[in-house]
Amino acid sequence: MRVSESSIRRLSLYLRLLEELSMRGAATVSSDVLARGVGTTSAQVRKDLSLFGSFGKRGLGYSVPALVGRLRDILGLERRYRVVVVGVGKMGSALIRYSGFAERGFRIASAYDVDPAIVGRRLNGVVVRDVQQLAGDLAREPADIAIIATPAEAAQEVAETLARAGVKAILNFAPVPLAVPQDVAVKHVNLALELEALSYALRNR
Amino acid sequence: MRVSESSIRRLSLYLRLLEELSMRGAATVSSDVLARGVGTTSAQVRKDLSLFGSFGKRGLGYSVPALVGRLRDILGLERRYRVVVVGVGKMGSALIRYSGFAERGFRIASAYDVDPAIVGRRLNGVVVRDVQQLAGDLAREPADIAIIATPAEAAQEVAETLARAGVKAILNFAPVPLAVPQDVAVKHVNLALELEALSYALRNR
DNA sequence: GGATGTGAATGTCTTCACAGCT
DNA sequence: AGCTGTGAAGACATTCACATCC
Repeated sequence: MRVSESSIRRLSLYLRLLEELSMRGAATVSSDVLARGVGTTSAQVRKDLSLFGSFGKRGLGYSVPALVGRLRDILGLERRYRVVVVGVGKMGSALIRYSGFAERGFRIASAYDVDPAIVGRRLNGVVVRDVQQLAGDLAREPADIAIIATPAEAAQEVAETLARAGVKAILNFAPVPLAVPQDVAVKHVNLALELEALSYALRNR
Repeated sequence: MRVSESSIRRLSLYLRLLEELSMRGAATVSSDVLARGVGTTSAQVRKDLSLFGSFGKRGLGYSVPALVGRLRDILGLERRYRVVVVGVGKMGSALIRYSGFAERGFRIASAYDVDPAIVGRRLNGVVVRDVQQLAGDLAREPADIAIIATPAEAAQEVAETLARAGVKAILNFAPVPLAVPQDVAVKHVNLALELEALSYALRNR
């Protein structure tokens, strides 16, 4: 079954809200409360959830703990992920220092760069290695997810190295599309682009 | 005229590619080349551009320098923006250290936090001030854009302070929807969510 | 000949509205 | 009575395909 990107993103938002509700001791929750909490409509919430089954009880709502479990399962968050970062420039080092990912089960295992001035540095407990070692390291210790934070020119080549080494998921901060095999998932993040979208919005009001 | 979010995002991608082509001395470019460069179709490129006028010449393509100018104008990038960051935790400090925004005309003018241990620190030339001073500072020196990187609980209150102080654009890194007046534009970024979308993708292949 | 600009067709996502459980 | 689950309708975005112009 094909599930849209936007539905997946909302599931992730529902989950975070549900975990909060759970900590506060809520036993059940309605689609309407979930909707308000993440900024959508109750119909949308029900559609999203019904893609994966009937988790609610009519007249009652959804069991908070049950839904938390179900969503963690659907999203694949019951496990931990090994993440490698390639490119330790401005964005890469910011991401490594950020470390907020660890709380959600995404552990940055190692980092790579080409620049000899950066290789060998330690950030947030992660030692930066030479990108030449990337393929060899991955052969020994596979990674689940790679974050590409190189300049635009280098991104495609890095992506190919990663794909050959068996990495199946890439989060790309470089502002270029990546050509990768069908079975590799790629998501793009481009913070400058978000600011430019705000710039556009400012012009038009 | 109503232009979709995704069109705007693509315009931003076209622009970056065009700037690169421009540096390489390209005089004209076809919708097909633009499409390949950003990972879409030529029909999509033409639709996006035609929303704002007829910039191309049939049989020839688009003038690179002219289109750069047009897009910078459409996106509102001919000017510089004063940006304030509220919340200097993991994400906030990463963003301030990142400094890649400056290259695109977005200058981080100041930063704010509640934590006395953080207030007074200097990151990347930006001194962190007490969030109590936020409203007063904005009254003296207005900001165009605010980045909220506080914990989820604090985000809404900060957004209200910002809106009252006349800020019309917010980039929100907190994983909660923000209720703001109609005339304030809000964009959300949630990096954990991107990783969770990859986690989902990994499960389903 | 070659590439744009754009109606029409198609595809996708969201909202409506209500039957059906609890 | 209350709230879910879901077909149907509607809104929105993308793709097609071709007339149009350089």
